[in-house]
Amino acid sequence: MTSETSFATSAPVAGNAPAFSPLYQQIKSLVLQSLQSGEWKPGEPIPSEFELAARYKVSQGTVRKAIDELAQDNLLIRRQGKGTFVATHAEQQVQYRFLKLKPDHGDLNSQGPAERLIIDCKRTRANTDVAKALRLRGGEAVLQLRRVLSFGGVPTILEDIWLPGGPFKGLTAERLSADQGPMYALFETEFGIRMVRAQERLRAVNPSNEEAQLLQIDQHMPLLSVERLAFTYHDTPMEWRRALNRTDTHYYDNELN
Amino acid sequence: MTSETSFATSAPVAGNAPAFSPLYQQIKSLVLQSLQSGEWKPGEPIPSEFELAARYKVSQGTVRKAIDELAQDNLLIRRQGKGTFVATHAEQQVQYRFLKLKPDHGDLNSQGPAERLIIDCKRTRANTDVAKALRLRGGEAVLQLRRVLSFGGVPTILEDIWLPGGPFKGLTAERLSADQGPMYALFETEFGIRMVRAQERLRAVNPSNEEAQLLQIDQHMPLLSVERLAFTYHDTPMEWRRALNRTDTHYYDNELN
DNA sequence: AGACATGTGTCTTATAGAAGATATGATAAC
DNA sequence: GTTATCATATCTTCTATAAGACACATGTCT
Repeated sequence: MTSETSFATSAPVAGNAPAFSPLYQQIKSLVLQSLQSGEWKPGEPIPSEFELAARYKVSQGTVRKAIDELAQDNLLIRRQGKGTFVATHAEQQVQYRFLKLKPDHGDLNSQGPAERLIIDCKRTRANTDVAKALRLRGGEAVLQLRRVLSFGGVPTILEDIWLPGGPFKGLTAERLSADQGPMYALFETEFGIRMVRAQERLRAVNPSNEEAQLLQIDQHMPLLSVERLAFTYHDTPMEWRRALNRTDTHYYDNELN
Repeated sequence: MTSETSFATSAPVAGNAPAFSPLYQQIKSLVLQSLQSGEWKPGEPIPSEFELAARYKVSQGTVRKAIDELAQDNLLIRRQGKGTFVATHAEQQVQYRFLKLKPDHGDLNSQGPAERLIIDCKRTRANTDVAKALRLRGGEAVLQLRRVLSFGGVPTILEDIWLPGGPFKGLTAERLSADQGPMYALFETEFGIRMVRAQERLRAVNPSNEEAQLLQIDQHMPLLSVERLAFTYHDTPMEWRRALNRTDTHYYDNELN
């Protein structure tokens, strides 16, 4: 193929991808669709670059560029000699990929795994704030839960979590407490929902009386409030949570570039 | 060049770059050196991909991969049709690249530019904490300054900044207040020091009496403390600062992926 | 246990056309 | 003559293909 064409003219198996964008972007969309549809499940390998190239009728290099970007976004994980795998929150060396709270001394696992205590778990109706965040109609069914994370026996994080009722039908407190690994891993295996990215808003706040009691702290200790909206594929919000963090023994770590 | 070799054997103009790493990594190092040495200055274009390829005796594609990564790290900026430019904190559409504090309503510039008020600016000797962070010997000369940033007339951020005395010789309060743009832009143009990345540690704290007065707030209002260590090329720390942020009208925005 | 084959991602080169930006020169309009 | 407009040339980065060699992982055969 020399003189004839380069891209966007003799469009390959572009399907319903956005037309007239670079070929590798179209491939990226197609791969994303396969990820979302569950054709390749978290933890599993996807077809090799040459296989995908054959499937989409493009060159291996073009597939490579598409996969590169998806790997950059932490949707895929490349392992030289082995293959390319769908990223997962489970079976991962890093336990909590979205948790940026670090202890002042040592590391998170130096005192054993975190202890999880579920305070509350109930079905309610979304208030306007939650509905807006999760793009639900006001009053729709949501799952609300509250838990405390402790490190080395010290209650450190208090979380309030809201999940849309539909996708998470069947989630109970028992199911949650039975599970060992990260919550997002359970979401993947049990409900086929993978959290892809999240947006956080941080504030310094004073806890309410109840919140202070749950964390066993003085009500005048300022806490770091982290509101998180987590998204699955295609920027669909799937979780809203608000965490209150002790920051006298821990800090929120962030890298800027 | 077909059968003979691919990389790391007949090493091109690799200079003192780490040997036996991928060629494009070596090119990346060489470009980094030119950036650090000031051969190409912030805002200026670097040579075209083909020129660099000729200079380093490698293919254009290899140069491209090196530049891609440097652009990813925000050290270079690519502009199709125009060239590749050295990133700069000055003359940039985004005024404060490292500032993640956003107002609850509107955007940062909706109420005009931030007002800067320098409270203090003095030469002192580094205490142990600051010396450790900036990798100085204890007691070395440092520049310490304190300022308040206000948005729409409301004092919102109180910053304490420590700079190593050597590289910033000649920096005065007058020089600072005379300048309009971001502080990091002045560092570039006046001292040839470009901040490349930063590490932040966030905590919720109560202000001291003095801090509360400077921000004109009640002493019981919790504040978001952001400790930032900023680095120039080669991970050399060049600034340590601690900012106290009001988070009743603003929030710290963060994206996770 | 060691040698070898095979399949994977990684790296490098070469070629070529597309697309954006900019300067130059010809031509038309005033 | 001056100015505006268009076409062209020539830079740049961007996209795409193809081919070959290297590095890593995991088998299988000896």
